[in-house]
Amino acid sequence: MAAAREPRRDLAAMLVPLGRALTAAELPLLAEHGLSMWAYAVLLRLEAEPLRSQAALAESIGADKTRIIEVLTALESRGLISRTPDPADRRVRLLALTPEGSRVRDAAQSAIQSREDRLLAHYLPPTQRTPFLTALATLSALPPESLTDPDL
Amino acid sequence: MAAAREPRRDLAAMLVPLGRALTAAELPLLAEHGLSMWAYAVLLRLEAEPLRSQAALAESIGADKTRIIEVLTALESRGLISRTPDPADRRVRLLALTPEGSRVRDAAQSAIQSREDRLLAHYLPPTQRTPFLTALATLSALPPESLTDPDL
DNA sequence: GCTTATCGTCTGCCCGCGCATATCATCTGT
DNA sequence: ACAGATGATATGCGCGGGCAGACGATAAGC
Repeated sequence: MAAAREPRRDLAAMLVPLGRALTAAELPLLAEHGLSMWAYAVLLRLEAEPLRSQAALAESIGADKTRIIEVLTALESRGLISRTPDPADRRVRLLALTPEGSRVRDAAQSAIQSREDRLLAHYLPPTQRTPFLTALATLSALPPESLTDPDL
Repeated sequence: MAAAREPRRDLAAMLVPLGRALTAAELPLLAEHGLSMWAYAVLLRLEAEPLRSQAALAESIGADKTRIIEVLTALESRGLISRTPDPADRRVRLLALTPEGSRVRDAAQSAIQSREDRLLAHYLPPTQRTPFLTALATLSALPPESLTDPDL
């Protein structure tokens, strides 16, 4: 038997439902800005500095590149992103956030994070909030292969 | 503009991919014990003391009651759970973990949590681990409606 | 005894996701 | 100049999850 440890629930058993609930809480806030979750993920990922290639964008946000096409088309048509052929290789698209896109992204994120701040303030003591967020930021920044490494 | 806050990512944006990666990391460990994720969720939820009704079980683990039937049938046929009509109301099934079910559940959970302990030890400083787990336990214990409360 | 409701089981449907394939335009290497 | 590869786009398919409805057995209330 492994060394005794304090009884606790599995990390995934705690993280998955929590993530799902917080995602559900985001949806109405995003809807207020006319955004789907995928659209919001795109806005979070892009910046004024152009990102090279839709395939790279899809990969970095965990989306299917064939499914992201219409999300980008809708965002572009609303003027929230720009999508231009790379002069160096006209197969490739350069993607960038527009000022309007920054504004919408910031407004949505502000609403979401204000709500999250109130949630954390309501349910966690101050001494736990910063370590919790720091640890969560650390773990979520790890590449997935570090997290699923079988030799860990 | 809301009061300035330290820049951070949205909670869901950190929690969802982390939960997904840790779920993926669990799958091979569960497979070693012949368990699917739903089967494991059932074993985690049940105990020697019978739980009254399959519908209640399904609801408490977030499963579709019509989909859980075959999971229970497979677990019962392996002798990991018992499933008996309630003498007080023979429509209802009483569900309980068997000693063998406890053993398999404990072995799987031990493998999972040992791995999680190593992950946390590897990537988080000691001062962050306990507050992180405590906060996570607190938040994940909240009913979903507290987390999605629009008036928060 | 009859009506209504509930539990468990089975089946169907829809949707989103993941993956695959095909096509066109474009690029690279020979 | 040509063959092969790549990026973007469109489409199809299978699977899992969520939900609904139907059915048989059982229970509760009148």
